[in-house]
Amino acid sequence: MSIPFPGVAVRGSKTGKPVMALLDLLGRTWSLGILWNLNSQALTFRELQSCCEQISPSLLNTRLKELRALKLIRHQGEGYCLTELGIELFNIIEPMGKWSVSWAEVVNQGDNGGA
Amino acid sequence: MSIPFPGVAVRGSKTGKPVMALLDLLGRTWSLGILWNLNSQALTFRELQSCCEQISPSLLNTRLKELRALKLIRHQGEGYCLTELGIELFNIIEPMGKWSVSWAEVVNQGDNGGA
DNA sequence: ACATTATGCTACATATTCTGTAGCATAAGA
DNA sequence: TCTTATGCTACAGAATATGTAGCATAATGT
Repeated sequence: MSIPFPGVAVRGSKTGKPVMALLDLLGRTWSLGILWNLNSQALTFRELQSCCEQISPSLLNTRLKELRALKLIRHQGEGYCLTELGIELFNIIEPMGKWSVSWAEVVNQGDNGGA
Repeated sequence: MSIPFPGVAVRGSKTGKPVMALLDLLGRTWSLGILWNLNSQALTFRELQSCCEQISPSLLNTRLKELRALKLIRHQGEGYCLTELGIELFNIIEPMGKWSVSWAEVVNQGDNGGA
């Protein structure tokens, strides 16, 4: 699949609206997980592999290429880390951490969803 | 794939941490797009199909089942709409709309990514 | 009553994407 | 030189998504 550059047609939208490129990117397996794990710490390729259980090296590399092309992460001496843009995006999704806890309470209240 | 209930092991995490269930859910094709399109308006099944170009009815139905089980959307007379939890989650991701515009500028600055 | 239209949804073959494992090339340390 | 680590490629098999057809139900019209 091609990299969802903002400004071009992506899965779900032919308009080129930037937010659609972003939703396409974040909707790909592991994109969000990689951003989440790179918060506040640089990780090597192999450390990322262990953080994201089950991700295959080929797919990890594909995602890393996409995220690098879209300037959300970069590769330095210590490993992969968020760029300034990546930090901004992380700050947007960061509240999900807290929110998901109250969400879990409601979801597991009505029917016991396995927890 | 099973529904990522918070509290149980999901793709990427065996800990049951709610945020990991959320990242798994949102990382599935079209989840974010459906939530985004349901903002501020109820849509019927077929309207959602046209909003999300290319989504197949079988996959749309799968995603709708997941989102309903996780109490983010519900089905009423007028069609599908966000629940209170769904609105809360939308409010978290809503800033992506504005942010993605400045992101697009930076990305298309360095190299002209097709725009 | 009967056709027409719309809605929510299922079925299923094909196409695309992801996983899992093996392994290579390079660099640093012992 | 031998070991260890890193970033990454290759590729077969498994899982997931697309695209098209079509069904059952309900509302609307005549």
